[in-house]
Amino acid sequence: MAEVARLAQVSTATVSRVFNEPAKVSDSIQQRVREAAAALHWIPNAAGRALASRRSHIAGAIIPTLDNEIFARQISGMQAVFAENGFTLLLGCSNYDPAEGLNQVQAMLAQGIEVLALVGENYPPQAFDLLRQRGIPYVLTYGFRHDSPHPCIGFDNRAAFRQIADYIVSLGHKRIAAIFQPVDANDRVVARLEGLREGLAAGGVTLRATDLHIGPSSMDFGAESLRRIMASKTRPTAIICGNDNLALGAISAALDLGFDIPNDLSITGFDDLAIVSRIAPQLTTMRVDNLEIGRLAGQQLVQAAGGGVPVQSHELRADLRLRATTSPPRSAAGATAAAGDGNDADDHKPRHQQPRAGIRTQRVEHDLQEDKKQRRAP
Amino acid sequence: MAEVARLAQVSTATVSRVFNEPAKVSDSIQQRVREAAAALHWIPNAAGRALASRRSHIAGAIIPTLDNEIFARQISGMQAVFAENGFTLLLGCSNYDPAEGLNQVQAMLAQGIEVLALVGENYPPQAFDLLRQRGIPYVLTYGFRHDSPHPCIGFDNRAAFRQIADYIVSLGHKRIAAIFQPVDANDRVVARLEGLREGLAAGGVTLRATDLHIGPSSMDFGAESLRRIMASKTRPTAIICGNDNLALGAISAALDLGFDIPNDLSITGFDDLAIVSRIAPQLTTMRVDNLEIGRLAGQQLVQAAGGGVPVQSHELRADLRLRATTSPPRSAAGATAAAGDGNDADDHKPRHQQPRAGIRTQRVEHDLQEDKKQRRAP
DNA sequence: CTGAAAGCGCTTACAG
DNA sequence: CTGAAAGCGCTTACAG
Repeated sequence: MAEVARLAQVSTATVSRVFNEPAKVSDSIQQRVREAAAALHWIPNAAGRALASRRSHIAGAIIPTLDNEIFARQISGMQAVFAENGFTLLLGCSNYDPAEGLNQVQAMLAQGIEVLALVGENYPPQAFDLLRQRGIPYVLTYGFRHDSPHPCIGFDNRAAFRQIADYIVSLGHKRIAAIFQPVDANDRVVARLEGLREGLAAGGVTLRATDLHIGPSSMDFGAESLRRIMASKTRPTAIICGNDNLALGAISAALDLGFDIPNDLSITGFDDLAIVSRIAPQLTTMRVDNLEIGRLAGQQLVQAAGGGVPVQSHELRADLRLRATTSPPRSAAGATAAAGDGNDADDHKPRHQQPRAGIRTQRVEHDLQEDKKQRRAP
Repeated sequence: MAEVARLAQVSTATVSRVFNEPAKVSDSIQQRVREAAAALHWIPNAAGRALASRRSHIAGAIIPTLDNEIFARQISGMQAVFAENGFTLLLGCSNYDPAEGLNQVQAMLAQGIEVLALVGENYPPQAFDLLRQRGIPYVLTYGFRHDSPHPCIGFDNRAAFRQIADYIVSLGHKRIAAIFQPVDANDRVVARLEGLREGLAAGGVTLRATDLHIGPSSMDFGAESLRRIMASKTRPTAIICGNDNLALGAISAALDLGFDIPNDLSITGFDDLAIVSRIAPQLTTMRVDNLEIGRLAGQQLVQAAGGGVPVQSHELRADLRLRATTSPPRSAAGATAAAGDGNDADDHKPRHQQPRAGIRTQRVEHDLQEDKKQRRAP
């Protein structure tokens, strides 16, 4: 910077102003300085700048994992907003581990982040203490609770699953099972289960302990759980899954066993992953605009940076997308296996002619929004 | 820091040493300093540290987009390695725009990144000039070329598609079409097309201009292209797609039209996305270990940081995964439509009884590696 | 509109 | 093993 100043025959103060408060510098000098900077390929040093101005222009974001379309999308939206506003994004992954999350928070604080976005509430209290202590604006994304002590931008997981439960109950299902991802250190999943139980209870349905399967959020666990569920004496007529991955696995296993979806069995997911509306049977699920969550979080944080407006919570809607995997149970009474011999766990013979059934993508009328913007890859 | 020093009754130099060169400080003083730091919730300020030490401990990574499983995975691997080594990750997306890529490079340079990972070569030369000028170690990821002027960690796109072409030709296909993503500002796609043409030429097959469809990397474009291709007078018996997304679209459209895959038509993809081995017909495609690319890049850069070892190139293999969407053409002569009336673009009647066919996921023997580590979401 | 100078929070020779 | 002090590259009152 000193060299630039020398070349342009001005002081370093003037060089600084040209790039930070150009209105305060005359045009002729501005030009001279810009030319000098260009000639020397000078790029201001952020460390010096941060130290002097007490502003780092660094924003932090911590998510559980990038191996998930929904979080990647949030980051995508956030990154765009930050980039537009001169912020760079420091990214951290907690891998669903609160302790690792705290580490990331500390590392980011040390790096001088001005603001921070975090997915969910599952961090040690110390993490939030540190943020408050330093006056770092932060926002929790993805989940939203009216009674949250933190500003949050997302949707109400509990209400969303209450809605799914209400819908399934309204269809006439009496016997319902669930396949969920792990609940530990995951406030969102806990809320989903609460909403689910609440909705079922309101409809006079109980979720029995043996009908709730909890495990890895993979298609394989979804499939395995479905096989176990359908091998029981009294089969459910509907299965509510904690997310789309689990639902995809469950569907494929169900079709494999020869069940007719949705007539024999209704299945729901959550997330509306890109693939699920392009596969037959198209999955009934809920959609959350994660790109928008990321954008809103970014905007709020940019505004809050440097002591601006405080961060405001925003509640987004989760939209139920009714598609082809749900319907009323076959008989009004509920076509449970109990109506049959009921004791035959091997009653898995295909009911259709297909030698091997499974989920199938279809050319169907689906929401085309995703394809409007030209996607390119890789 | 001054307060910590005062509380511990030492100089700031000693406080600094406790955290950076603990071996040089006596145990008793170390303890005093650590206690004081803890009591004051002190976290060293990275800007001051970076300014004084000339080391920022910030690593940069620029990818085209996070909306893609493969890049997200690379970042995931890289982030883990960086975190283990005390580096924080600054993430940028170029959206496949070289100019935006240069912006990101400049912003990151200003932030003081010590090292940088970039996907591909499509950046203005100035970007690389800046990096060399400042002696910032960098590495290109994903693509690999033996004759690249830059260190790179990835696979040979050209060789990979040469392999696909060779395989398809070896099956006996004579008439082959292709559906690809845009080639502009994408060296990897260019290389793929070269490899494809090379392989076809070696097998005496020409890729005619009308048989090459280039457009958005979406399922929809894949489907649309397939319909166009199969409406032509002389239909191909095989279609090579630039990636899995396009292939998924093509398959769904083909099944929809009643074609039997692979007997009527072989289709290949690239990427081995999580879903494609769980869908029927399972896609023949190629797999690249993107997590490993990210990890290797991270390791190389960590070692190169602060004037360590220079970054070394690494070539990874792309593995052909032969699955259910490829086979020899139905007849030895190649069952092109030319053998039929040939002039009927409406010859799209379903040949099977399925009212609506499509891709289907299946419970099948597939590579379970992905599921070994418990995945959790959301 | 411009400049001289203090200072942001650390690290690091240098001296002891 | 420890400390005094210079300095990293900027910004920002303050003065003119």
